[in-house]
Amino acid sequence: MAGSKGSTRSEGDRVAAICAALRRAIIERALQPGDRLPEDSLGERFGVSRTIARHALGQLAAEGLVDLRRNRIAVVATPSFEDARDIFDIRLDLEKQVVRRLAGRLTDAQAKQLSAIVEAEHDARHGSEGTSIRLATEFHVLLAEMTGKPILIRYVTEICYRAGLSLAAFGRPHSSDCAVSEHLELIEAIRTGPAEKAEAMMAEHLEAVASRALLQSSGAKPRDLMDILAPYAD
Amino acid sequence: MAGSKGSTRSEGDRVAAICAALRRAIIERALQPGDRLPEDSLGERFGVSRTIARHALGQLAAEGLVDLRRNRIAVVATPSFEDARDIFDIRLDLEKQVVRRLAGRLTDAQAKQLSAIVEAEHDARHGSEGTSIRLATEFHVLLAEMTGKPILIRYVTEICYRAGLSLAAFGRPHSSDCAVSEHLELIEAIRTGPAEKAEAMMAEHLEAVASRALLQSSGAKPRDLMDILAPYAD
DNA sequence: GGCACGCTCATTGCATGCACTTTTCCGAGA
DNA sequence: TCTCGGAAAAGTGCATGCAATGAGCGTGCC
Repeated sequence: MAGSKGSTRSEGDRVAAICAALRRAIIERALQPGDRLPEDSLGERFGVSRTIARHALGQLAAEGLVDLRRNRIAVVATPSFEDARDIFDIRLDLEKQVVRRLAGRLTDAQAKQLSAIVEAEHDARHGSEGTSIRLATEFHVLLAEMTGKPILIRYVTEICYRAGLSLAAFGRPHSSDCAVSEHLELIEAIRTGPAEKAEAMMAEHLEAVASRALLQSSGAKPRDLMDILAPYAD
Repeated sequence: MAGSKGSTRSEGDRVAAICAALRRAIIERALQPGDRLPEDSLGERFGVSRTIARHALGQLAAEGLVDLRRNRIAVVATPSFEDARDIFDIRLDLEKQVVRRLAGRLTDAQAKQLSAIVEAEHDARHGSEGTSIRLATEFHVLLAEMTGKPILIRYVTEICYRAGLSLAAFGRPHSSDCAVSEHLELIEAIRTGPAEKAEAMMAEHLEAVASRALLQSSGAKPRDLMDILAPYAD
């Protein structure tokens, strides 16, 4: 890497594919904290051997999305409350840096790309919750990508996914409406405003997201991994 | 996990051992950017099969220390100049957060621990350069560990190693003397001073480290992997 | 009825083997 | 001497097999 690979380096391609699928399943809450991820089932579902599935799990574990314990079935990570707070604190610092670099430099094309996502978020308000969470995450990731700095992109992406997982562990349903309007304001602030203003707005936004998610719910019901992953296995 | 694993999660133990050994070899500049890391040799040196060595390389690639390309021998990553700048920018943000959390809260025992490292740095000034770089890194990692926040620790550690690798790629020899005195001032500022002061000092220190390392050198000479790793293979 | 023990099955840990890709090296031709 | 080609060597990609560990469950004892 040294900053050359996007998300999961090259590493074969199938490993990356599985990682991407699982990441998405997690961020969309199709997979929830604590859900089991046996190597066999994963391999079967994605048409690869355990070897590959295992590698993918290793990567995801390194990203903090999966919990790996010796001789135990891998499970989707269950961030503690403290973890969640720490993650948001780090995310705040990193995204502030993103905004700082972008403030006043956003091209029209870029603003349009961002708006497109927000529009999709708007449309998804009453659709599946998973979709709207994914879109919200994609907004932040796209913002990071616009800095053109591979390493910053990598860290922001990772921390955003972890934040998404944390919200799944503690958050109440998710308030897409707030996200939409806040994201719109954010675009505007980054495009026009001075860096300090934009930075402050990002801080406000992330604080709002974090504090909206204080309470928890999560009624565990039996779900089948193979079914859950069906739509993700290409 | 979600922040529970120290450096490399559990993941077997031998994988972690190899990762640790390689990380250390890299930070001490025994392994330099571009050096080849064939799975066979690694496995042989550490007494495991390629499978394990491969896993370790995957982890290190995820940390940005190793470059992995399909069907090619793994090599120690060679961060670009832009990578190096980005890494230091991120490091700055993260370490500022560390200092912010620690300022005015340092126990005497902790201050002593830190001082012990600085003292070791002092002693190593005229010893091997590798040792003094490693100690300098350990100082920052220990600082992060004192926050007690696993996720912050993980990111700071990773970025410190990447910064070390970047310095190896571009830095001139390394000025241990500056590091020693700056680290001492840092301890004092964190122990007594207000958060802002300590934060500013950390910023100053890291900027100094980064700018001291602008020029590059690195005369490549043929070196043997098996020999290099001998002292790291336990 | 409840609890503890032990057995069986599910699942991981790891090495090995084979196919495929890349690199290297050597010789033929210009 | 330099270049081009091709074959052997080195190395990775991946699946599979076997051993070992842990989980689940039924049985027997209290």
